[in-house]
Amino acid sequence: MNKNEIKNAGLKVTTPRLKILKILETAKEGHLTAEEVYKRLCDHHETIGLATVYRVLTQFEAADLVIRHHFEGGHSVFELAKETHHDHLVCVACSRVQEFVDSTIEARQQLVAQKYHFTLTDHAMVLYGFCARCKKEE
Amino acid sequence: MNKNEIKNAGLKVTTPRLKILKILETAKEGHLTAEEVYKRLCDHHETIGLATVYRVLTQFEAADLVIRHHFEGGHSVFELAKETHHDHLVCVACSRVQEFVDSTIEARQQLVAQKYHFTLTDHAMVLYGFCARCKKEE
DNA sequence: CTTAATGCAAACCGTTTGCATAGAT
DNA sequence: ATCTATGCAAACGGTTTGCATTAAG
Repeated sequence: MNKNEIKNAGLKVTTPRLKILKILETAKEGHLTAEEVYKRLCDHHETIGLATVYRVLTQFEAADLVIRHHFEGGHSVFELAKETHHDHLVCVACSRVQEFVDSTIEARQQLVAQKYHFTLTDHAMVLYGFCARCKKEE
Repeated sequence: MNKNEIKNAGLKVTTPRLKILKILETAKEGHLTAEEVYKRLCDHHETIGLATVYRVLTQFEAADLVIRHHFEGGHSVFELAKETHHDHLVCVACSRVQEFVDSTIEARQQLVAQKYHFTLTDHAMVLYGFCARCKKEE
């Protein structure tokens, strides 16, 4: 339950944190910017400041409840930390995000890291291009 | 020769553009932020505004003379466009950048794109971790 | 009651832009 | 002479922070 996730993170259970968690859970796109989270809160008639949204998302990130991605174009996107790791395809036209997993790529990354004596902590694998829909419209 | 590269890009051959190109060529690290380029120009006693550095780097990027990468942490880095494509390993402690190429990963990316009907225009593949030196110091 | 969390506005930082001046062709 | 490029300072957009107020434990 959400309350426990927040408690386990060592944070007090407050309305803003609960609402933000719910927004992320119910976002079918999965990936939202802080601004988008903020707008949805407004839509739901919640009065939560943008600063709080950033603060809470950052805390959730620190608690591994949320993952923050820095896609090209300056804005970060946040998604609920799911069980399974995955990477992203991003449409350069409509910004649609498609998740994918490729175990071959994952394995290769480890090999590359070993080759250069790096100990991986994280990686960013983002493919940019036109999605099927936007390709047509070109 | 540098003058021709600039001319071929449809740009006038000016001191700032020549100097910035030289800075990038002589940067052994290869990857510099706009700020770093600016500082080096100052070191060489050139009076070139930071705005010009950004403008020129952006023009060079448009002309495919330079590649801009958006690593995590908000700042972009620029590198001279080399013949060969490559990806990056970045040390999360010292920011050292190691280039690498893995044809298996490259091939797999195309497969993934096909699977989701994307036409790739670009990709970001950055591995983050501790380099050998920083790992020791932990 | 004590301490952490919020809202607001102001600060920040990297980057871009408007405008008058300087420079390239 | 014409038109692009530069420098400066001001604007910008996303994100963070200081501080007084409010709410959680």
